[in-house]
Amino acid sequence: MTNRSANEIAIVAALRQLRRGEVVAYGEVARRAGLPGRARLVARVLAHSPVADLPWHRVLRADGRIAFAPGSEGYIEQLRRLQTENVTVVDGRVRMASVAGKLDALLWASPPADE
DNA sequence: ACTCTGACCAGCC
DNA sequence: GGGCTGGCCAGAG
Repeated sequence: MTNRSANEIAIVAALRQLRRGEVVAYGEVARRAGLPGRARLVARVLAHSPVADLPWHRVLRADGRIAFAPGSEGYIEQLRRLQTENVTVVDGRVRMASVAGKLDALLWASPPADE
């Protein structure tokens, strides 16, 4: 097999592990996929992966900001999806550290149906 | 083969 | 918090 497809498969697998309300950085997805340091590859996969049902909106930059340019289509869509999952987004950014704390609320809240 | 360009990141200042 | 730098690697021209 080619490295390319192997990497993509690993990344897609890691992405599919993301549950509703769980947000991670590109770099973390890469690490989970066994590809430390390949954050950019994750971005590429999200951008053009043939797999349609990837939770791309749960992936943020390392600083918790949405990767898209503020106001852009993707930005707005991602923001909307995150809010749908009860993820707090302030000024285009998610407080990664407080996400864990939010798990409590998420567990007690009545979330929309999940996969 | 080479240069540019990224839905990026960590380290430094 | 913000700006720079170097590193990363796969497409596109």
